[in-house]
This record gives sequence, C-alpha cells and structure tokens, in this order.
Amino acid sequence: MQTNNVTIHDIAAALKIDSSTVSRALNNSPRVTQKTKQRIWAKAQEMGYQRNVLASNLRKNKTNTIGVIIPRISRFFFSSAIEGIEETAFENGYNVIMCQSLEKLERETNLVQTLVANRVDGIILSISMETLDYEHMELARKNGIPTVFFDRHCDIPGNNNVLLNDYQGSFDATDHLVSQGCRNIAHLAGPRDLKLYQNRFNGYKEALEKNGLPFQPDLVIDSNLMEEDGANAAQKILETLPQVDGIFSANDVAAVGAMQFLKGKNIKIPDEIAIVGFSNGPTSSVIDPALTTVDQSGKKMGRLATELLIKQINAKPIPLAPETIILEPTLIQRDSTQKKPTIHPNT
Amino acid sequence: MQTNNVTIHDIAAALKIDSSTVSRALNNSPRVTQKTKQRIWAKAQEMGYQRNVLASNLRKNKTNTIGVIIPRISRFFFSSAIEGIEETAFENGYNVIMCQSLEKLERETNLVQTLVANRVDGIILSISMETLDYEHMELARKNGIPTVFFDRHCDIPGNNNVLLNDYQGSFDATDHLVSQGCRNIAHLAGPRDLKLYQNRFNGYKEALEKNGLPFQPDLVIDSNLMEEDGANAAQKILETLPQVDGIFSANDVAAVGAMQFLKGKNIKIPDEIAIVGFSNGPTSSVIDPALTTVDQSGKKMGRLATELLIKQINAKPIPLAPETIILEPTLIQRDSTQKKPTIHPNT
DNA sequence: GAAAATAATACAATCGATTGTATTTTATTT
DNA sequence: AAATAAAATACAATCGATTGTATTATTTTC
Repeated sequence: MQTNNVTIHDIAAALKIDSSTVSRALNNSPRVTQKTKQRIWAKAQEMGYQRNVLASNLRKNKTNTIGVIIPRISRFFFSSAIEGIEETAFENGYNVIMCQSLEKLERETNLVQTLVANRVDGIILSISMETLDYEHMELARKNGIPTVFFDRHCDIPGNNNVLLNDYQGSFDATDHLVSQGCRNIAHLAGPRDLKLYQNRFNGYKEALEKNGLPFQPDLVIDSNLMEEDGANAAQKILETLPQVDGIFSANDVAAVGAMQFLKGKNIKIPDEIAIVGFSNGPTSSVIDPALTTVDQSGKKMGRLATELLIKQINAKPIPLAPETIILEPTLIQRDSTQKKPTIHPNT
Repeated sequence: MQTNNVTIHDIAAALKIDSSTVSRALNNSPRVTQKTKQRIWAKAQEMGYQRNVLASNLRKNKTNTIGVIIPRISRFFFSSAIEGIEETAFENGYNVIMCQSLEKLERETNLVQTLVANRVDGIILSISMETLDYEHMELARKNGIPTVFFDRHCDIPGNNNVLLNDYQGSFDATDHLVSQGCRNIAHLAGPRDLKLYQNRFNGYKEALEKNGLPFQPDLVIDSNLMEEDGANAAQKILETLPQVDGIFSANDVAAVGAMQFLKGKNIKIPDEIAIVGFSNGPTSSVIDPALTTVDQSGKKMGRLATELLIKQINAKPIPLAPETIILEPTLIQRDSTQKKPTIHPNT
C-alpha cells in the first residue's frame, strides 16, 4: 500500500522539532511562537503536507460529517432538501454522507448502522414508507448521535423534527377547491401509515366538514401516488364517480398523472374537474393548465434541519430539549383551479 | 467527551484473550478457531460492540468512501446520476460523500481538497461552468486518488470519463427537425467553454450541413440555458427572426422556457415552430405539446461512472489504463415536433 | 513417545494526529 | 546575578483497529 503521504512527523524531523509542536502550529495554537509557526507552515507547504483527517477524527472522536438518509434522491422534493442540507453543512464545515433507503426498511436499518459505524456527528432522516417501528434508531440514540427527522417523521416523543404543516396545507387546498365551487371533491391519498399522509387526509376531511360538505369515504382513493396511480384514479373517477368536480391529490406526481388522463379524455380542467396537487414540483408550473399546489419548500426544510442538527451536535454531551419546527405551507394558485365565473352560454 | 463505546480491547479483556484475536475473529479470519470465534461473536453482541470504522480506516488506509462533486443536486439530471452512483456504491460497500460546486470553481477546488483530506478512495466529478483549468485536480492525482468525470468532462488526456455522445444526440435532434420540414432552425446554445455544449453545437451545425442547409450564425442564441433564457430567446426569435421554424435547445429547461413564451404568444407548436430539447427531464413529457428531447440517462451514467471508479480503485496501486465510456443517446420523439402532414386548407 | 509439523493465540508495532504533563528556554523581577 | 515567573517546546500516552512475527498448544508422523 503506497503511502507517500507527508505526516507531521516528517515535518518535525525535517525541522528537528517535535511533532506535537507541528500539530499545534498547524492548528494555530497559541502555545507555539509565531516564528516557529512560520517555519512549520512554510515547510508544510513545501513538502506538500495534507492533514490526515482520519487520524484527526479518530483522536478527536468527531468526524465533521452528517449522515443523510432519504427514500430516493431523484425525487424533486428530496433533491431540493439535500441541496439545502449540503449548503448549510458546507457553510459550517461539515461533510454530507448521502444514502437512499429506496423505501425499504431493511436498507434504512442497514444505513443507520453504517452511519453509526462511521461515527457521523449527526443524522438527518426522512423515513421510508415501510418504516413503522423505530427500533433501528435506537442504535443512534444509544451512541449519542443526534438525529433530526424531516418531512416524513415518526411520532415517537423526544425527537427533533422539521416538518411542514401538512394538515394546514391540505386544509387550505381543499378549502380553496370548495371556494371555487367544487362540491364533490375526491382525494388521492398516500399510505396512511405515514403520519404525513394521514395529516394530509385529515386536512382534506376537516376542510370539507368546516364547509358543511359531507365527507364521502368512497371519494378517497388510496395508492402510492405514482403517476400511474393518478391516472388510474382519474379513470376510476370518470367511470364510477361522475359527481366528482374537484380532486385534491396528496402529491403533484399523482395529480399530474390524473390530469394527463383527464386531458386525454377531453375533460375540461378546471371547469369540469378542478385539481390541486401537493409539493410545487417542477412539473406543476409546466403542465397545462398549470397546477395549483401546496409549496413544500424542500430546500428550506433541508436548511432548517441541518441548522437544528448542528445545534444539537454542538450541545453535546448534554442534549438540548428536542425541538420540532413546523413550517406553514403556502398554496400556490394556478389555472387548474381557476374556474371561470359561470356565465350563461349564448348571451 | 463521552466514549462509552465498546472496543475490541474490552471484549478481549472480558474473555481474557488478546485483542488481535478479537480483531481477527470479527473479521472472520481463518487464523482463529471456530470455537473462539463463537465466544467472541457472542460477547461482542452481548456488549453491543460496534466497530470503529475510523480506526479501521486509518490503519487500512482505505475509507470505502467515494466523493462526488456535481454542480447542483436539485437538477434532475444530476439527482438521477447520484441515484445511480449511490445505488452502485451501496452494492459495493462504499459510502458516498456528496458535494455541490454550485458552478463555482473556488468551491470545487475547496471540495477536492476536502475529499483528499478525508482520504476518499475515489472521486466522481462533473465540473462547474467556471472550470476552465484543472490544476485543482492535480491534488487528487498526486495523492493517487482515482477520478472519473461524467457528463461535463474536461479534455485533458489520461482521464476516466463517462459521457454521452452529445454530438450525436444533437445531430439526431437537428436531423429530426429537418426531416419534419424545418429549414431555419435556431439553436439555444450553452456556454461553449464546456466541451459538452460545444459538442452539442457541433452536432447541430453538422446536421444542418449534412442536409444541405446553410449554417446561419445569427440563429445561434447563447445563454446559460435557464428557463428565463429560453423565454428571452423565444422573444428574440419572434421579434427579429421570423424565418425560424424550428428550435433545437441544448437543454430541456430552456426549451420549456421558450415553449411557454411561444404558447403565450399563441404560436402553434409544432406547426409554426417545432422544438427539441435535451435531457428528457421530468417536465418534457408533461408540457403540452410533449417535448421531443434527447434522453441523457443520468442514472445509467452514474452507475457506469461508479463501476469504472471502483474498478480503478481496486486496481491500485498500479492504475489501469484510463477509460472513456461513451453512451449513445436516444431521441425521444414527442408532439413538439410531429408536424401534421401539410394538407391544403378548406378541402 | 519423541520429533516434527501445524494450528491457535499472544505480542508488539503501526496508522497519523492530538493533548495533558514535564522539561527546557527565555523573560522578568529584585 | 540569582530567583522567580512565564513562555516555548518536548515527551509520552492515546484514539481503536490491524497485521507481521513470535510463542504456545495441539496434532501428526515415524
């Protein structure tokens, strides 16, 4: 194994001083006189010294690394969250180890182990759809590694969370549909095992009730909210639920799938059926008509999660009281819900 | 600093054996008898032992970590590339450290330093728009860290690359526009400093020539290919280049921007102006009419880049001959270029 | 059953930086 | 100039696992 790397010992030998002095000089410790520092810095430069972070980390028992586990990077929401995470981490001198659970609990468990073994200073996590118990997080807790959940969280107490007020977002979305005149609003729901989708469902339901509309269980269509699921849901609606005049989808992807299907069947959006999505993903503003949606501000969540995590890391070994940050969502109104005021035809 | 962590020495002491035997047992070395292994494994489990990967890495001078530097995670192409990188890395027991250059050379330089200091086993890189010289890559080379460029590469010899045949993709795209009857095809070009955009430009130009069409420099509109740039280009075309009947954009984002603008001006796509993009991003299939585009297969590139990198890592210390993998692009034909066969009106 | 061969385990150095303590050097005071 | 204080540097242990070599225990061979 080639190790042509320069160490502090090499520098020390070259200058006939002790390696501890070299170490202190390189860390700009006040215990080394300026003159000596200059010599050491010059020599280090000359010899092409590069600190071995592994050795440093081992000794200091700190890696300046944050581990991130998310279901899937290529989803827009997650990639924008990571963007925020990476930027904040970089600003604070942390590296980011990126992992995907691919919605599998087994992989997630595996990854937590790897991150713990790698002694990351903290973990940011958005759980997989399969994650119903949280035993695997015990490992991080036992090893004193602070953890922050974002978006897809779990409801065990004592956690740090950065969340969107999904309930409110859905409430607003549904309320908006009602205000546009919709009376039979279908809901494309995600797996209710996830708190997040449960909250979106609740927001939908309670917005109906608050507006004096009946909650109709058969208007709730469950799926994993893929594009195809949206299309299937739309088909089901056309074939068996003719009364539906509005759709609130728990994500944009399914909403787009539904829209594409409806457009293919020449259904007028929003006039016959109005649609609202959730996420404000890149497709929502591009589709025609543009999709009304709830902004999920992934980058901001990533930023906040990282800031919270670093706060917890710095507080070690006495952990701060766990904190939950809840972002208020914004409804982005676009054409998929702007029903034209009803005008009598032929006048 | 709390270090309530169990080490191999603790296990050794508990069993009154030597730590080296424990280490070998945990690594399932044949030098330890099965019976002893069993005892050690049981004790390790019982004491909640977790290998300290830092120490192991330091000793072995290997981190099982790959560093990735890309311009921006939230771009669809890059996030899908990372998806492929992470999956392949995971399968091979590697972790991935993720970094964004945010299109800044300074940050990129900084990140290479960090990765080298962290002794990553290899680096996967897609350079920033500012990266015109490659001195910062010397550091990786000098430290014997294998590197693979993907998509945005540089043309210094001796590099490993995983690239798309951008020339061919653009050629096919332009050729397709010609075959649809376009005779004055504008090109939304990216920064020509990047080899990749130069290749796309060349493909465009040569496809024209091959079809006996004149190359008209004023039909090339340079920009950074943001959505707004696409819109501006479209405006310029409407105002000053009325002869244009087709647009080949060097990416989807600008193509979408242009389309939105043209649609706003009631220009018929593809009949008045046909459009082709590049990337096959998520918006291309959603926009109306759906955008014809060149598939960039980010995930596949990520996979291949990682496989190539791991091959190079395993070949150490004698590096394999550098390899360049070029993927052939696929033109995805959609409605933005399907001109209806010309039929005389009113017949 | 002694000698040789093999298996199993112990010893000790090492990876490279950090850090508490000890020692030497320099500066200050009387 | 001696005594004290303060500054600068050296010594040595340490982080936790790995690994070449040495030693002890066991098995095989004649």
